Amino acid sequence: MPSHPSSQDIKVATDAVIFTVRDGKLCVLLIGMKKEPLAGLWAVPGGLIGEEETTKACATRILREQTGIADVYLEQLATFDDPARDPYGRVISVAYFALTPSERVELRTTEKYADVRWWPVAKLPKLAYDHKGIVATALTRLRNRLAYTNIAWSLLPAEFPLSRLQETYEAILGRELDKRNFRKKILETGIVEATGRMTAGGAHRPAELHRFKKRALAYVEMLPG
Amino acid sequence: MPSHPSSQDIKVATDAVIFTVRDGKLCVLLIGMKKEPLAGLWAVPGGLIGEEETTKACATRILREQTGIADVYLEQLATFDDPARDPYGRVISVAYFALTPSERVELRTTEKYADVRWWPVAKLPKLAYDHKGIVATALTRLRNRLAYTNIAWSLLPAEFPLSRLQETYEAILGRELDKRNFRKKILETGIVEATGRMTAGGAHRPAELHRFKKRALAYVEMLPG
DNA sequence: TCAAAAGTGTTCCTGTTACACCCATGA
DNA sequence: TCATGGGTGTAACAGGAACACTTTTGA
Repeated sequence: MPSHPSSQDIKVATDAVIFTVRDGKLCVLLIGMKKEPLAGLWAVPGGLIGEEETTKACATRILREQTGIADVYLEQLATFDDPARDPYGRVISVAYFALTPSERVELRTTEKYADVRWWPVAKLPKLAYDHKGIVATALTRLRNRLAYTNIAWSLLPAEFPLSRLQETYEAILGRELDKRNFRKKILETGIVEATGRMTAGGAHRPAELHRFKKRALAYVEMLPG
Repeated sequence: MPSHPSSQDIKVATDAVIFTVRDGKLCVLLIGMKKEPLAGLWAVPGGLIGEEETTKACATRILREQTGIADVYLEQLATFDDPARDPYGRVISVAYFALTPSERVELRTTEKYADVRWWPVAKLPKLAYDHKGIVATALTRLRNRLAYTNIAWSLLPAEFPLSRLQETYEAILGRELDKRNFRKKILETGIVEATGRMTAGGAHRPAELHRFKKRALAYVEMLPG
């Protein structure tokens, strides 16, 4: 970065695309806009970074402030910098990609916004700014991460039946998987292990609960079929 | 990006990590610093973006101005934002990742810098700023792209013998590949085709020249072994 | 006893790996 | 005629895909 000429009047923001799987559907969290001219539109949580704040810290803060969500998996996604992307002026946005289990989440927002809710990615409302493209980029990243890593841990509670894990894969990949092949493959990779405990309730045979051995990102080839 | 509070004094730059393969070695282009306190260190080409300039346009401009290189493959890599990464103040850098055939390149720089040259990635000099991490990130990206896409087209001239393509893969992956398996796999994927023309010169049998069918990024599974 | 989800193996097929020799040319 | 890189096929193996029935529970 050798040259340091001139001045700039460019602002830096972050936007955080957070996904979960609820009722077998992949969902993304959106905030309902209240103020004109955006009222009626929805947007991913986001805002300007602080003078001494990293973009990642900013994404964490903004998720907490605008949605009540904390302690999620978070990674940098991409930077969006079309000079016309924000009507208020030149704002470049470092977008983040986040995942959370659907259990843990109690949503709340501030009076600045009209609403917060989970939207199935298959039926999104009209989005503000360039957020349609940001969400699409995040979705591609999620599908790739799922195929090459153990990232599903961040979408599941500490213990879960294997059917829940398969449901998660199916929701994200958008296709059905063979139960026997899926279980064989997942157990072969060794990313999960049985806990010995069982699910209770439900008019059917109980399922053995499993856990991820490591709840941190690890690269493992496992495109299940 | 709902909230627009406060003011910021943050500058935005781009850095461009450009690779080529020369003499069977993967190399990265670095600029020799002239001014104190960085004199003697090397850095990836970079600089502040213009008020109405996209980061991609900026990366293109900077490569041309600081190294004389134009018309290269260019994609966004990641954004580096450690508040302490630049001693002059808060500068966040949107890093780009670029590739070029080694043939096409005549290097030249301006009097602001001491030198420009290709460095083998195996033996890099001491780098300024956080550029060591930026180059490492770019290298990982390159290896992944090579495995999942036809990106090698951007490192080769219009026509080339298959041995040159194999050499390119070997330089990037850092391991030797089996000649018969490599040729079979590459030809099966259909990303290259024979031109009918032959190499001339060299005290050995001439090689048939091939070309990439599409000189644009396409996703193709092809980790050759 | 019925409905609903859990759990379990084998066969076939495809794709990956390992491996050695002849060919065409210029010096 | 020799040195150099170009060019080719097959056999063994591993991993992926397809596929159906029994088990356990609560209602």
